[in-house]
Amino acid sequence: MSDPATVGIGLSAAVVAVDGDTPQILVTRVGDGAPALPAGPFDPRRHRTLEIALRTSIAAQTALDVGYVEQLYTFGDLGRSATPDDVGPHIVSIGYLALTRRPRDAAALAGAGAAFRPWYAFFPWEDWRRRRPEVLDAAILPALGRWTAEAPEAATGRDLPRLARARLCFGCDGAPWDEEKVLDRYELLYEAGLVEEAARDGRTAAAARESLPRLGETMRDDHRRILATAMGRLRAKLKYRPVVFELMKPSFTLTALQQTVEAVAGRKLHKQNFRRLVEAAALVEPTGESETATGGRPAQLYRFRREVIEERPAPGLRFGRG
Amino acid sequence: MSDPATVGIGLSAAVVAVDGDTPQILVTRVGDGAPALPAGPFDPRRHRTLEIALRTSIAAQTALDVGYVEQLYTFGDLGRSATPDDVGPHIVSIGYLALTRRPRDAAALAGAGAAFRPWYAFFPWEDWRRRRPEVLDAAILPALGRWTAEAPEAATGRDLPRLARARLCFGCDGAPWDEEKVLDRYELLYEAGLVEEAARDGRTAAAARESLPRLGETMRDDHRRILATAMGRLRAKLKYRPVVFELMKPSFTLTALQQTVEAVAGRKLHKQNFRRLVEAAALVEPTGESETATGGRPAQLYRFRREVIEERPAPGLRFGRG
DNA sequence: TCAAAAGTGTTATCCTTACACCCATGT
DNA sequence: ACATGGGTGTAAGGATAACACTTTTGA
Repeated sequence: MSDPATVGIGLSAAVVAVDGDTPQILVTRVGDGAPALPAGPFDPRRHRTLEIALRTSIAAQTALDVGYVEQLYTFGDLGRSATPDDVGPHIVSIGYLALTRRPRDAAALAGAGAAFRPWYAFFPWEDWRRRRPEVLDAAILPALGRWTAEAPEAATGRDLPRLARARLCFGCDGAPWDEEKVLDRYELLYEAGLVEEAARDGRTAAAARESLPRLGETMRDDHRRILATAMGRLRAKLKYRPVVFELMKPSFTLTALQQTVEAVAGRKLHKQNFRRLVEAAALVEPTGESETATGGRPAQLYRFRREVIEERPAPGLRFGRG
Repeated sequence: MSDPATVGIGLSAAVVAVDGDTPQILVTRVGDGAPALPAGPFDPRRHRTLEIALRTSIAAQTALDVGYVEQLYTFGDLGRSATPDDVGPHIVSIGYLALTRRPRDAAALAGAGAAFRPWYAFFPWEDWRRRRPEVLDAAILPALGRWTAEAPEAATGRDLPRLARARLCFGCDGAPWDEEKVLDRYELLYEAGLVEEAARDGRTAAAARESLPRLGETMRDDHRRILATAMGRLRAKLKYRPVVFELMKPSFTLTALQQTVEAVAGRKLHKQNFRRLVEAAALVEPTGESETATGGRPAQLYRFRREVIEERPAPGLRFGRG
């Protein structure tokens, strides 16, 4: 560390794909230690922009070319890094969301030491498709209850008492579940010391103290925080930008489209309303082909109408409640 | 520049206040060269987090304590900086949005070399409150017309032909004006070489070539881009978070509240609908007091109901068209 | 013929938009 | 009295949420 106000830049990407009904996240260092997002340093002398550096870095680590890329957030407090602060320069970490189609063969990925993992393995409480996740009532809410009881009136960082925050984030008594608040929920669990990452930051690992089951798989450094940011942003973006199609094959059935949206959103949608929505938005057009189904009547195949981007300002699948 | 992958971090803030019906932006170096946003370097050894460093930096430069602070975006391509790249380390610039109440006396600010300036001085085409801004038909649309004609089919960065982008951004023939697309519009003008900043980046200043009037006042470095990002984000956020109240005095009339929203959004709203909206959202409560008006019937005074934050998940002024 | 999945039609409800009108004060 | 801005009621239209039902294939 020579220049006083000089830092290293770390670029990390949450690369998302969907396989059938499971959303997947690209991780490196399979098997060896905690999974990590593909990440690399930014060297301004080698790459003109942050995004170019990121794409290069992903390609090098995972042999994968991603399409859609979006910047999420820049994290400066690397108290959350596993690496102690006094070794090497301080690192500022920029998180990205990237979308890609599921690659046909996993072999190339595996060769590069990468793999796709279901994202709900890291966030089991975020999947409400089949039923309300058991881990909520079995572990999270009781533990949060104890945490709020410890200091009922104490205002935490955001100027809200613990109980109110827990209610809003996890939708207890009356408050609705908001699938976009992925980051808020993770941060709350972090502050309550209920995720393993919190222990690295000097917090007592309440999880160990109370011998709770581990809440979701852990990731290296602050990567699970970046993934949470990515999930929340993607869930929000689905509703006002046609980003789902980055995750679909060129032609697809409406059911497959719905399944993909549901996989990402973490909840079921009403079939008829979904179809009407897609039609009304004129987001797709039939290819004429149809798919001899996996059992049942064959389904029409559709493709994304790229023209909508030119026609309407903010096309997305604005699904609401049902 | 010693360590290969090491950069400097620049923190810049768009500090917004509203005075009556004019939204204001805090600038430093009044009079001496182009106005600039308050900005400073991030030194991880002096400040634990980016946000703390930013607040300290603003306070030092402008003698102002800001309330609400939100990170906007991290820009890495400082081809847009006025400083040549080979002097000192490469700079990565993190932009922030900050909201504050208009300070009672401008003297303290002036002493620190800072001042509030109306933000529409930098973006005259963004104010649709009185009428459609003249600069659109007088200068922008004709110039953009020539630019699209130069290469009608050429896909620009975002894979859309120039004409389609111009239509969507500036709402020509049929497309509606979207007040949130502030950044998209600025970037389009930049690419078309119609704002002075573009000349620094090696682009021919079409503005000079065509002897157009200057399109809005210029700022130092990429600060106008950060301001554009801030304006767009704030306009969007008004609709789903109760952020306006950060700009209001503790008690205010409903008309003053509407005026503030209109000032930020850059367009007029329907009075009755606005009031019903505020009431339905239960965002405010009467103080009991009333203001002996500036002519006309005295108006009830209201205050922000902080409790809504605990009650409902995403309270904001979800105004639509009118 | 039956299960499984595709696909359609219709209605009740809420929210948005827009209109037109009345009230209280200072000059 | 009248101009000025504050404040309200109510109806038309569209979007959303929910219902039940028909069609086409493979086993």
